[in-house]
Amino acid sequence: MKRQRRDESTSYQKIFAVVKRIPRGRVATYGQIASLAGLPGNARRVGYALFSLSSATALPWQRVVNAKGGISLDPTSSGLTQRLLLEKEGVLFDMRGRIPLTRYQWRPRN
DNA sequence: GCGGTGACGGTCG
DNA sequence: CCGACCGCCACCG
Repeated sequence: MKRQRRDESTSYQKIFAVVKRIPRGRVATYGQIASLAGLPGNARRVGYALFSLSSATALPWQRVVNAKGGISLDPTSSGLTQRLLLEKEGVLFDMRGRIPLTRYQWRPRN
Protein backbone atom coordinates (compact mmCIF):
# COMPACT_ATOMS: atom_id res chain seq x y z
CA MET A 1 0.00 0.00 0.00
CA LYS A 2 0.96 3.54 -0.36
CA ARG A 3 3.09 5.29 2.13
CA GLN A 4 1.10 6.72 5.00
CA ARG A 5 1.51 10.40 5.53
CA ARG A 6 0.99 11.30 9.13
CA ASP A 7 -0.45 14.73 8.57
CA GLU A 8 -4.05 15.76 8.34
CA SER A 9 -4.94 13.17 5.76
CA THR A 10 -4.90 10.45 8.41
CA SER A 11 -5.39 11.68 11.96
CA TYR A 12 -7.52 14.63 11.04
CA GLN A 13 -9.80 12.58 8.84
CA LYS A 14 -10.38 10.16 11.69
CA ILE A 15 -11.17 12.98 14.04
CA PHE A 16 -13.62 14.49 11.58
CA ALA A 17 -15.24 11.12 11.04
CA VAL A 18 -15.96 10.84 14.76
CA VAL A 19 -17.31 14.37 15.02
CA LYS A 20 -19.73 13.62 12.20
CA ARG A 21 -21.23 10.81 14.26
CA ILE A 22 -22.33 13.03 17.14
CA PRO A 23 -26.13 13.10 17.09
CA ARG A 24 -28.07 16.33 17.06
CA GLY A 25 -28.82 17.66 20.53
CA ARG A 26 -25.84 15.86 22.09
CA VAL A 27 -22.26 16.85 22.85
CA ALA A 28 -18.88 15.15 23.17
CA THR A 29 -15.64 16.25 24.83
CA TYR A 30 -12.29 16.73 23.09
CA GLY A 31 -10.77 13.86 25.00
CA GLN A 32 -13.66 11.62 24.10
CA ILE A 33 -13.23 12.40 20.42
CA ALA A 34 -9.51 11.73 20.68
CA SER A 35 -10.07 8.29 22.18
CA LEU A 36 -12.75 7.34 19.69
CA ALA A 37 -10.43 8.43 16.89
CA GLY A 38 -7.72 6.14 18.21
CA LEU A 39 -5.60 8.96 19.61
CA PRO A 40 -6.06 8.75 23.38
CA GLY A 41 -4.40 11.55 25.27
CA ASN A 42 -4.37 13.83 22.28
CA ALA A 43 -7.32 16.03 23.05
CA ARG A 44 -5.25 19.00 22.12
CA ARG A 45 -4.82 17.85 18.58
CA VAL A 46 -8.55 17.45 18.26
CA GLY A 47 -8.87 21.10 19.09
CA TYR A 48 -6.21 21.93 16.56
CA ALA A 49 -7.94 19.91 13.88
CA LEU A 50 -11.19 21.74 14.47
CA PHE A 51 -9.43 25.09 14.54
CA SER A 52 -8.19 24.44 11.02
CA LEU A 53 -11.74 24.20 9.71
CA SER A 54 -13.44 26.97 7.85
CA SER A 55 -16.50 28.50 9.47
CA ALA A 56 -18.57 27.21 6.57
CA THR A 57 -17.79 23.57 7.28
CA ALA A 58 -20.37 20.82 7.11
CA LEU A 59 -19.16 19.32 10.38
CA PRO A 60 -21.19 19.75 13.57
CA TRP A 61 -18.19 21.32 15.32
CA GLN A 62 -20.46 23.04 17.80
CA ARG A 63 -21.13 19.72 19.50
CA VAL A 64 -17.55 19.45 20.76
CA VAL A 65 -16.93 20.98 24.19
CA ASN A 66 -14.30 20.66 26.91
CA ALA A 67 -14.34 18.22 29.83
CA LYS A 68 -16.15 20.69 32.08
CA GLY A 69 -19.01 20.93 29.64
CA GLY A 70 -17.99 24.47 28.79
CA ILE A 71 -17.03 26.23 25.59
CA SER A 72 -13.35 26.87 25.00
CA LEU A 73 -13.79 29.70 22.54
CA ASP A 74 -14.04 33.45 22.98
CA PRO A 75 -17.51 34.00 24.51
CA THR A 76 -17.89 37.27 22.61
CA SER A 77 -17.40 35.80 19.15
CA SER A 78 -17.16 32.16 18.03
CA GLY A 79 -18.01 30.95 21.51
CA LEU A 80 -21.30 32.77 21.43
CA THR A 81 -22.06 31.34 18.01
CA GLN A 82 -21.40 27.85 19.32
CA ARG A 83 -23.68 28.33 22.29
CA LEU A 84 -26.50 29.64 20.14
CA LEU A 85 -26.17 26.75 17.71
CA LEU A 86 -26.37 24.27 20.58
CA GLU A 87 -29.33 25.95 22.20
CA LYS A 88 -31.06 25.83 18.85
CA GLU A 89 -30.62 22.04 18.97
CA GLY A 90 -32.20 21.92 22.40
CA VAL A 91 -29.09 21.79 24.55
CA LEU A 92 -29.56 23.75 27.77
CA PHE A 93 -26.78 25.52 29.66
CA ASP A 94 -26.71 25.92 33.42
CA MET A 95 -26.30 29.17 35.32
CA ARG A 96 -22.55 29.14 34.95
CA GLY A 97 -22.73 28.68 31.21
CA ARG A 98 -21.90 25.01 31.28
CA ILE A 99 -23.66 21.99 29.81
CA PRO A 100 -24.67 19.22 32.27
CA LEU A 101 -22.67 16.40 30.69
CA THR A 102 -24.47 13.82 32.79
CA ARG A 103 -27.46 14.63 30.66
CA TYR A 104 -26.20 15.69 27.25
CA GLN A 105 -22.95 13.82 26.69
CA TRP A 106 -23.04 11.47 23.70
CA ARG A 107 -22.55 7.82 24.66
CA PRO A 108 -21.69 5.78 21.58
CA ARG A 109 -22.42 2.06 21.74
CA ASN A 110 -19.25 0.93 20.00
C1' DG B 1 16.09 22.49 14.26
C1' DC B 2 14.51 24.89 18.57
C1' DG B 3 11.33 26.85 21.61
C1' DG B 4 6.78 28.90 22.44
C1' DT B 5 1.91 28.17 21.92
C1' DG B 6 -2.72 26.19 22.24
C1' DA B 7 -10.88 24.74 20.39
C1' DC B 8 -7.38 19.95 26.31
C1' DG B 9 -7.34 16.75 30.28
C1' DG B 10 -5.92 14.01 34.44
C1' DT B 11 -4.07 14.57 38.98
C1' DC B 12 -3.26 16.74 43.27
C1' DG B 13 -3.98 19.78 47.26
C1' DC C 1 -15.77 22.21 43.45
C1' DC C 2 -11.76 25.00 42.05
C1' DG C 3 -7.12 26.46 40.75
C1' DA C 4 -2.30 25.17 39.83
C1' DC C 5 0.73 21.96 37.49
C1' DC C 6 2.26 18.99 34.12
C1' DG C 7 2.00 15.94 29.97
C1' DC C 8 0.61 15.76 25.36
C1' DC C 9 2.03 16.94 20.18
C1' DA C 10 1.34 19.55 15.60
C1' DC C 11 2.11 24.27 14.05
C1' DC C 12 4.59 28.40 13.41
C1' DG C 13 8.23 31.97 13.49
